[in-house]
Amino acid sequence: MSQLYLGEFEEIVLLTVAVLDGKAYGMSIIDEIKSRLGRNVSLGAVQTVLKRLEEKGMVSSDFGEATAVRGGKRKRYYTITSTGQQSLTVMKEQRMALWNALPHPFALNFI
Amino acid sequence: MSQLYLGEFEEIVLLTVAVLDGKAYGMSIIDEIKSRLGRNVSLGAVQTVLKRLEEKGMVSSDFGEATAVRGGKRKRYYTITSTGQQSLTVMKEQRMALWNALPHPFALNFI
DNA sequence: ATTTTTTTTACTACAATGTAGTTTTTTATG
DNA sequence: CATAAAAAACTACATTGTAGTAAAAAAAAT
Repeated sequence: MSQLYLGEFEEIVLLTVAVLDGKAYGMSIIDEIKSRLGRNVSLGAVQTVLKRLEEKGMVSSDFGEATAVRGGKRKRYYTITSTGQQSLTVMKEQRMALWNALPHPFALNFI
Repeated sequence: MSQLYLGEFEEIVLLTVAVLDGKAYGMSIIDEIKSRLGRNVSLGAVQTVLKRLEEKGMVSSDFGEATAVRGGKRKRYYTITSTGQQSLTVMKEQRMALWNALPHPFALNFI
């Protein structure tokens, strides 16, 4: 598959990394997804996707310093790269192109 | 995985079925994706996804009548269901929620 | 009327992504 | 030092992405 396109969950995680703006690591990403989308995801799922996004050059990571809170390995902080931004933008524009081409818009036909 | 969320390619195909508004079948979907997104996909890929979307209740299908053009099995026409519309809408809204939460919007930082 | 060509669906197989359980590492605190 | 907490790393398997190949069906050619 092309490296330009991301899977559905990869896209959610990458957008969340961007939203967290330098404060993205495993647990904070889970919490953000939970609070913004109401979606429960596991730590293992998030970490696997972060590793794959890094392999694709969509994010980069650095270890943070030890903090004042109790315990734990050093956090691995993730930030979105220029490539990641580009990929998200392309995917968004392509979907918008299709939404705008709908002959019968159907948002809010339900509830 | 939840049946509410679709994969990246499933979403593209489902949106295209909706855009084609009653005229969606294997080849017409390929052509539409090619012309709107510039993306080349195989017939097998599209048909596999259509079958999965139907199993999930996102589309329904019917065979068309024979047309005036030469040869071929009867076309299997696909239409989006109410469930499909609902799924697309939810996914769109969730992504928009994340895009709107970006502290530093990055559309068009490149080119 | 049989063969060929065109159009299309159906089938099969494998690669990439989605998901979560388990283990290990690290550090603060009693 | 033992223990609890926080976090990353590892492992395994299910779902989705992708395309090649085969089969079916009907018009056209011979």
